Amino acid sequence: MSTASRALSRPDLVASETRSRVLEAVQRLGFHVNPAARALTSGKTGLVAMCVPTLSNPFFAPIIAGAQQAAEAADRHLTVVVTEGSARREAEVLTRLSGQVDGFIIVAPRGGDADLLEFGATTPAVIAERVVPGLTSVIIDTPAGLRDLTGMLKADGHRRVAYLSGPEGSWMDRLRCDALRESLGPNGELIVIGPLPPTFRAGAEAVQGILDRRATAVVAYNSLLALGAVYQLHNVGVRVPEQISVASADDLAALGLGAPEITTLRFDPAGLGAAAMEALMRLIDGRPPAVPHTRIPAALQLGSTTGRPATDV
Amino acid sequence: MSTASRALSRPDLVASETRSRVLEAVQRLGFHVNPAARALTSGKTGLVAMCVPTLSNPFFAPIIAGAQQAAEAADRHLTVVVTEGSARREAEVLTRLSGQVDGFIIVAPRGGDADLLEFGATTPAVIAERVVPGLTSVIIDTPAGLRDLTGMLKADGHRRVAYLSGPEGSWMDRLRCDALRESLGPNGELIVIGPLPPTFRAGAEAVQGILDRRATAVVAYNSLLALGAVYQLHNVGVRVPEQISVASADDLAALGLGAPEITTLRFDPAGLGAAAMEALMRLIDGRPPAVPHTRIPAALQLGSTTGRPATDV
DNA sequence: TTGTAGGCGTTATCAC
DNA sequence: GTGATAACGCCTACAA
Repeated sequence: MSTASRALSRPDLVASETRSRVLEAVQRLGFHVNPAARALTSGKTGLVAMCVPTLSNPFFAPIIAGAQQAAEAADRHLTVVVTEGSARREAEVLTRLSGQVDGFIIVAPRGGDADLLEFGATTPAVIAERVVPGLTSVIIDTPAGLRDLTGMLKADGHRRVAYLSGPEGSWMDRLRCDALRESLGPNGELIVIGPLPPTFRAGAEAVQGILDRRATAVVAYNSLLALGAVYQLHNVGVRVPEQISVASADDLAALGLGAPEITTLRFDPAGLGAAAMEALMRLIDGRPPAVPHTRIPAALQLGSTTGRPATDV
Repeated sequence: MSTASRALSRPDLVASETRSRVLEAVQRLGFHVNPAARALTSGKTGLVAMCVPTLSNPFFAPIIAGAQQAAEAADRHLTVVVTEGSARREAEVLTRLSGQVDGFIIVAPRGGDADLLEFGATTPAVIAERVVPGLTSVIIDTPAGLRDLTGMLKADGHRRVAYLSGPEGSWMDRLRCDALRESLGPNGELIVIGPLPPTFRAGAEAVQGILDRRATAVVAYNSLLALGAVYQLHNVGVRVPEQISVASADDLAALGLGAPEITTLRFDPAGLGAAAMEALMRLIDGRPPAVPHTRIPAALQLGSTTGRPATDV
């Protein structure tokens, strides 16, 4: 019966008395709308996909959680797909799923701008942690945060700064690197070590290079790298921050990586996920996004691993 | 046309020449079957859900990856749902999604046996990292691995062993704890510290209790806890393994948590995911599972953090 | 082996 | 404000 359908999908179009009778019956019978049938007529599946490069880096966990929550608040379901950081698999996944989902949030995509642009032209898509001209995007403004960090390091007298760079192919990693180099200025020197997997072990192993290159400060792509570096510095008898300062861009707060308190950028990754989802839902509904490129602020949070270098080495 | 439909869904029922003509046309037109329409008639969505407590613990990442791969090999799609370790949310998610997916893999569920059993009676479901009598389950046999570990610790002369237990409500955590206590025997003593969040920080903070209770060996729920403990022991001047041995049950290999090489259990989490998916697909197809309760072996892997205690403290 | 017809559960369109 | 009816795209008898 069509009235029942209306009572559920467009409650405003039916008399309140009828509506309540329908709802009562729905309760009593334990009725659930069939999403497949709804998708068939409406063309909308109520499904939204989020593509992430990996789940091994817990950085993405709160982003997913934020998006999932926003999706459910809008009575949609978020499905997570992992591309394993491969551009090929990313492309496969996008084509495989397009048509099954109403839209995509593509986090830190590895594909080229042109491919993404072409894809976004046919399917509602929001890019996260990367900017692609012509597509809606949401990023955490870690580059700005890193400029603040560099300012502090410079004020503390650091001039040789090592950057433990992130995974290969990361667009954001390049942006961070550029921000560091630029804000370090002509009197500073940025020593890039990497690309590195964002792991504790890689951070520990990078220490040798840091010492060899006589850096007095280290900025790591994420807290695991930073923690590994702090651990290994400790091991080889280098005191932090007296001899070397360590800071991190991505903050993996969920891992409880806080002892020692590493100087880091603090931001709201769940907010990223939620903002991306909101933008995507506007796209799906045919409304223009409120802001084409959203930036989530990243604030410098001082820890106990940075300070004025005691020696010039 | 029905021939086209057959050529795609039951290729064996159509003449090979016709079939290839259809496939050619499919290619040329870029045709994709509409999964919603297919779901409407067949009752199967091609969607399978995996419920995990959290994504912040990277332990689940390779499990998901393994299941996702197995799903795609069978031309199905895996959707991941996060319950945030809440039994209430777990129940919500299961009911919300049942009917939208063909089946569930519920990883480390928090709900009661009775609830799960009831749910499994109406929907194909496989349990992972927990055993529920009457349901198909797949677990990693860390308890057996821990018994091996205890054997080694005892042989090394350890008698007071601290267990840094895992997140509250974890069924597997209880099982591990029991295995440790039992295999430690009447001459040993198991000191349980926790429940603890599976984080670096919690591991570091647990060190005080370990020292207070005069344990000579520590077994941690996962490598992050173990690493935090090693770090803090180091900090307070306790040498590992000379004074205290440290080992871990869950191995977070993906985090590159390997420096120092912590003694740990090595297993194949992707295999867990794949095995669960295969069992689930049998269930969905109405075939009985090959084995009702699958156990993935966990092998003791010696690192540099365990050894004979130099002092009896 | 292939074509035809009916129905899956929902929504939109149209009369009432 | 409400009830009928025709799609939506696919699958599955059944008939040819």
